[in-house]
Amino acid sequence: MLTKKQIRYCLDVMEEMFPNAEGELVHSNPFELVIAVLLSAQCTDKLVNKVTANLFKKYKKPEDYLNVTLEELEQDIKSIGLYRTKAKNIRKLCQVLLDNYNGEVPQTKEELMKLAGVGRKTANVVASIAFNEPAIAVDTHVERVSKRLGICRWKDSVIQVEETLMRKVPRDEWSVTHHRMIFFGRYHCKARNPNCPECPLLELCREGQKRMKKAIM
DNA sequence: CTCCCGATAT
DNA sequence: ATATCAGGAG
Repeated sequence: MLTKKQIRYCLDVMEEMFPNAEGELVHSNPFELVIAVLLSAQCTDKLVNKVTANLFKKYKKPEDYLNVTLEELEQDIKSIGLYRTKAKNIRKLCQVLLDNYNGEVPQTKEELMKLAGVGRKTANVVASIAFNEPAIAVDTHVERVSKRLGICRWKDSVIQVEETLMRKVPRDEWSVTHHRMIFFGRYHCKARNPNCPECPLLELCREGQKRMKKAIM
């Protein structure tokens, strides 16, 4: 397991590699961000942006999603995976926003997680990006990178990964850390073919060491 | 744990 | 062909 100091070093290297790491989901208000993040489950943000480019022209407010049939909404997001559940969740979510929140998006993680299709990760992303609340959303990239580097244990749950990161990273750096780890995971420490040979963190990375040994044999 | 699920990279 | 993609609900 990496020490706090080693983790600090990892984050500094990631900052150097990706100085402009930030959210890539296109949106112009909290409501659009919630929809975009909900759609992004098990799907690349690139594809989400392609779909929301048209979607957000057609649907501006929660009412707009409720004033069409479920089938029409499904067709509008069809190119994204899991589109049937996502369409249903969007409609439930919009109904709750209108019923309980005056059509606005709630600002706390606890309230956000009550919304249909919004779990821990989505709530953290929205709280962090839309409302500047310190949060570390553990998605597939953050989890993979944390486990490969040895920031946490392989068996840790996403909640344990989140707790470890919150414990070892200063609160005012949670949001940037989240984005740096995502960029590091998405473009360098990729799921399928991680670029270990050119990795500046190879020396302290347990998974990288293992992979390099395998590559030689 | 399983299911939802199309697009994309390898 | 298959793994993977800013996961969440039952």
